[in-house]
Amino acid sequence: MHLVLAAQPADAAVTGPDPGSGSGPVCAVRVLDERARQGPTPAEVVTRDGLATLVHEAESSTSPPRWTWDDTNRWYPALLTAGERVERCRDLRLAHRILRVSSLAATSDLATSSPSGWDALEHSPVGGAAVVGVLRAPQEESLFDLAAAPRAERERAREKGVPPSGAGADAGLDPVAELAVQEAAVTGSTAPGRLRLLLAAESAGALAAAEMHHAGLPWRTDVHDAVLTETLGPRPAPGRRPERLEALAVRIRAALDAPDSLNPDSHPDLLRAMEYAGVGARSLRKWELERIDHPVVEPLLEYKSLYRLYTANGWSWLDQWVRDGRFRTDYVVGGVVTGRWSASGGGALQLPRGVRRAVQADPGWVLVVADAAQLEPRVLAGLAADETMAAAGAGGDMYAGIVATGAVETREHAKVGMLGAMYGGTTGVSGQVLPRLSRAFPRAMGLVEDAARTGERGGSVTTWLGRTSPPPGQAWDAAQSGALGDGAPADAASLARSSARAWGRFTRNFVVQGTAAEWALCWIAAIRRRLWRLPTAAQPNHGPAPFADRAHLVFFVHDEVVVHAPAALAEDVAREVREAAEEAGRLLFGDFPVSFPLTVATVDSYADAK
DNA sequence: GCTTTGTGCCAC
DNA sequence: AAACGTGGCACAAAGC
Repeated sequence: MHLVLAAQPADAAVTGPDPGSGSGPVCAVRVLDERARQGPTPAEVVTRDGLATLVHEAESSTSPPRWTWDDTNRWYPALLTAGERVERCRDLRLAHRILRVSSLAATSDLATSSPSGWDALEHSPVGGAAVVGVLRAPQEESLFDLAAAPRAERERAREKGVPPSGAGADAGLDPVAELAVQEAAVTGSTAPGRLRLLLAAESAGALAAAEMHHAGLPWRTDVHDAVLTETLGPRPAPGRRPERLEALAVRIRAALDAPDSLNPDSHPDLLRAMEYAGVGARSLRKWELERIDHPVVEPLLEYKSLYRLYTANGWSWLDQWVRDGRFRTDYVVGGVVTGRWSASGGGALQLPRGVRRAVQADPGWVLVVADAAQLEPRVLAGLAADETMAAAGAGGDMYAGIVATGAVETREHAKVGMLGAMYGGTTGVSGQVLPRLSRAFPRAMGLVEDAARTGERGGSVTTWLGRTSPPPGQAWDAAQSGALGDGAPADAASLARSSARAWGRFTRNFVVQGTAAEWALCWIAAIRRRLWRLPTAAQPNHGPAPFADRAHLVFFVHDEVVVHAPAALAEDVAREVREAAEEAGRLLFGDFPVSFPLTVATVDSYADAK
């Protein structure tokens, strides 16, 4: 059953539970059956409190509904704040985005109709205003290019809480009608089961993302501060360098015989000084400096490393991002073209190893950290139905398994070769072992090669569940046509060739990275459902309801999760997370014998995992 | 003064 | 100036 939520104007009459409490009307709730058909029940108009009550009742039933709404971030954060958790939903915005371009539903009304308000909806951060992008006039090119509205303009609008172009956040958007259009697109697609799974997984991801933001990642400010003080020295006064950095700056100047005025933060100045000193570096990149034998290299590399910690994850980072012992970022579901998530705020998906020490479980609780071992090559094996490659992964370490087949001699070669195959690497060891991998695993290697050829022609590729890659942009088209004709510049042909190959590397990687993201979505969907069924904790953690006494997800990075769990439940959580991985594998690949083993660690601090 | 671009490093 | 995919982010310099 779908319960469809639609925002209501303030003057609508309230008919739902608790009509006397809360503020004005919030939404109309309509009941639809599984096939999105509306029954005889009229819409119920409820207040904010009424909605929480209604959700509570519906979620307590034996078969909770699928909440269907325009945007999870518009509805769910307030429900979580009210202590309510929902089992499943359909995020119409995210689903629309997938269906609009999926090659599996290319003939649907949804895909063939002109862009609507649903195409203009953008990610809205938790607590932020709903944001509508600018739809360009139909006669212009690139109808779907919502990024056409300059990013800065959209961000200004977002900060002010004002949707750009005067569009009401949901002007004319009818979720009941949209759901019907989506269901028709799925049902009439060439793979309804896969698309339905993808939409469910994407929507479950939206729930998990909102929940992780709500709960936050447990963060010990005191531990982080200790790490910083130990590495950089005491927190400096504003405008001053930490003392370790200052000391290194002195050593850098001495090694270069440079004046005290040399500022190591200025690349041009530093490069000039290095040139005078005859260091022989053309850039300040770490990999280049590491190859150079000169007294400045050691203090300079050290300086760069500490400077990075100081600027990216130093005291100001702590001030800005950690509140009440929790780090909260804005997860952007589907924020990456491939379907991976991105995150905005605090560099959440790039937490350096060094500061993970500060991620610590609350007293009486633990962190269960799990990551999928060699996820992408395993996904490729499933995607290509390559039984030989799948068998190589049966033992737990797929790279060791590849060595055991005799295809390559060392684990390192297997790893670099596979990564090269999936990224399009051609040089070094990666290029060397590729022919042998192709001979050993023709199906898997053939799949990525085909994906690359398609991209080189400017074509689109589609993941296992149906997410389709975008077409190359105008610049790409221009590069290709630029190489034609007699008057073409001499380097036009090479530009055309290199951009064609670059797009081939993108599509080559898209199918693997995108399908891995789908596996991961299914994994977290299963994890959150399973965790909710575990017993509650005797001792609550320091976070908010509804997760204060429940094991819950607190972090997710592509192929890795962190669960904050009552210590007594650690084993149960580890088991559920492993079973969820098996479940995800079956959901995607059915009986095909590809396995998805995990590395699981129960720790007090994130730094102790792995 | 502001915004944009270039550089470089972190994560998977 | 990276080879080889996807991102976020901070800072200095350049551009307006």
